[in-house]
Amino acid sequence: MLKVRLPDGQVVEHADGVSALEVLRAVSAALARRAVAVKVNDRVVDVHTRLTGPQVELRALTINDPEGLEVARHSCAHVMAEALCTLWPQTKLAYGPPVDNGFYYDVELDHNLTPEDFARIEAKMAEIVREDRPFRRYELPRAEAMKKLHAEGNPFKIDNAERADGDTLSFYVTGEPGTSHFEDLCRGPHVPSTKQVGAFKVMQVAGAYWHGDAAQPMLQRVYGTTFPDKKSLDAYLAQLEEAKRRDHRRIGQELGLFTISPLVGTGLVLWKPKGAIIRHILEEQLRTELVAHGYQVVYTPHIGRLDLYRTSGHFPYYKESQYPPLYESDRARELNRLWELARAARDDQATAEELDLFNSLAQRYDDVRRGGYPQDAPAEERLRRIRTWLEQEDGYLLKPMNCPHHIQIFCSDAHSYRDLPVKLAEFGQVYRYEQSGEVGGMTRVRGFCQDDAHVFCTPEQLPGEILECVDLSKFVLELIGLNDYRVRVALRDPDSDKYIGSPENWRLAEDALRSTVHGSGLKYTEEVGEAAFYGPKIDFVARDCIGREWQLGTVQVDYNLPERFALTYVGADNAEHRPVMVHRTLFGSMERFVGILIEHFAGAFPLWLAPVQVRVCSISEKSKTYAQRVYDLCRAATLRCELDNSDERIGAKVRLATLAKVPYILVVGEMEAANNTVNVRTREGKQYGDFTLPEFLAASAREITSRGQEALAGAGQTPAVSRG
RNA sequence: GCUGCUGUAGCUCAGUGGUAGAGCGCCUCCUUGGUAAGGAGGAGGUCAUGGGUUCAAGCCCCAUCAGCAGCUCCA
Repeated sequence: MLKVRLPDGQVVEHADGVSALEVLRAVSAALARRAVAVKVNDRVVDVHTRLTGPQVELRALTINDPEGLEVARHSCAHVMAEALCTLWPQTKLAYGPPVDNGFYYDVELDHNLTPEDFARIEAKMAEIVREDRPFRRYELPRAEAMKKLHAEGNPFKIDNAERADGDTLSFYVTGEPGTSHFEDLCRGPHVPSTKQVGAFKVMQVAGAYWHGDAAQPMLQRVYGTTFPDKKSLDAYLAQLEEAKRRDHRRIGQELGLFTISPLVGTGLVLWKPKGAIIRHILEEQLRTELVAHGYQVVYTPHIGRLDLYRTSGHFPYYKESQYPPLYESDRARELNRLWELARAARDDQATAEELDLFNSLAQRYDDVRRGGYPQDAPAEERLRRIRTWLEQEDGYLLKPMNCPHHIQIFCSDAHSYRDLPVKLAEFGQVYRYEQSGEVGGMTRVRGFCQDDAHVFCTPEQLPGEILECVDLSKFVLELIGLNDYRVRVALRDPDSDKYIGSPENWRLAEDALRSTVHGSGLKYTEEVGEAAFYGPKIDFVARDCIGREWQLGTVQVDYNLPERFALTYVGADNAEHRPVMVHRTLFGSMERFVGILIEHFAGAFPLWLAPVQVRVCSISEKSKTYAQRVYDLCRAATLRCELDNSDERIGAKVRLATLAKVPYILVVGEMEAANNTVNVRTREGKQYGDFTLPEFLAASAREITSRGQEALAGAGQTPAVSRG
């Protein structure tokens, strides 16, 4: 006999080999009907799975359980695959898993699928669902299965099978085996019947590499989703609409916050006045906070000599994602080429290409000829000589990071341990040549301004400095009300060679970060292999008001650049010591941060951040003069104010101000002019009634300085009355 | 970078080989009004760019540039 333990603790007895479905039927016919899969001892399997052993734990999964939904999504992918194969018989299926929020199926198909095809695909899927066909699993010994797959000739499925574990391979038939119904190599599990795949929708189609490998052929990835019922599908679609409605590219265009001109360049943001003011306010807030924490503000240029980045390691390590260097001369260009060749060689023997280039240069330049290029010299020596020649003429790089410049500021003075920590902050513009497919809007750009800072401190000061950075990050997140955030600790992958510096330094840095984060009480996760090439880091990940996560600031510990640049300070023992650096940004980049804020607030910025805080709307020509006076006084009180003295009617003016998401609309007519008041309406449509102008100015000033803690509505006022 | 889709007025978008369109915005005039659209008129376009096919191209083909989605990458 088999003992089956159910989730409520009940234990039922059945014959060994009974199917999970039969057990469920004995418990509840309704539950058995609703089950899309079962969980047997923590493993999700088909409801037809036969149970063996002295005792098993069994739980039915319905489509409302997250794991059941995942099974339904996987099954729905099969239904979609069948639909595709029916509509386009030449379709070759590759891989179709469930994913967050849905599923996809990668297919090879000479017809390019477009959204116009979706309705047909969905109609065919609906047909398959209506047929209420069973998902039937059968298994074949590996050799036999491989023979069958080779006979069918789908290279993707053969590949999948070769990657699968186990002595047998499983197939799922949608319908009866042996009939012409759809069949697919698949690990499962699946729902019992095609009618149980939920409320589905084909969402989009895009290219995807086989195995995510750019060298592999590009397939068509058809995305779909399915939910337990129509209502939750609609809710999901509404959420997507909401995200689209908040898209910062759309809102940025509508509200005139920023623009991108192809003539200036892809990924290069032009901040229009209304976007720039938001950034300006954020920068001011942070600068004040930084100074209070002992930071010193610096400015550095947008470019630096290549040799600076050779020392830092940024060049040519990230050459692929940098704008090409600006060479001072052809000589510099060629010497840099030689340097790159020698660097790539990393050998005691110069390559033939290297020697050819050297000889060519030696013929033209005396110092190069005199310097010579011993072909059996170690690469280090060859590199050193080339850098000597490059001292005359070199190239410049648009700076990809601010740290080398800040290091040069640190280096320009001798430092005692009494001076440390030195904390240099800059809103520093950097440039990275991101792949064209990665660029878009403000959040993914090629030129951006980091709210960057570098802390130079003693090893003993490190934990305290990390903690301060973490506190500043909290300040920034809470400043704009992103109160739901977590921390990601990014560590080195010990098996990778992309990192510079000694394992000992890495251990020190990783320990310092981990213990600080642990001690801070923040929620955090550790991720191996996500560190920067010079050190481990912690990233702040915030959740916006519709639940999306965004990576913002980062704090990175660095023992390596101080070594590369031979940074020192004099200790209490009068000996030279090496400082530790902390790189940190809080907003991340101003572009990205403001982009995220646009989406978070859906363009309706709180009063203290709103590009336009107030719009004065005159009722008629008779009140134009008074409106102008109100506008002037608002401006004089430093409110960001607009005046609508057009010939439109008040309804149209209110509508336009509302669409422009101006927080306060001041309606002024003859009555207000007579009483020296303004009639206040919000962009949400609330009418706050009449305020004297000084009352309104004082209340809005309080709202601004308190950043919304003291909102205007709290002030005493008369309720809205209709007049006419 | 790769694959696909898209590119028409300042913005959003119609326009399936035969005279370049709408709404919003803008300008002018009329209207003088009370909290989400008053009325009329007008200006504004080498249909992204460059080639090609055709008697004829916004439309078909090729290339380039740009945008979008996904993949890949990301100090």
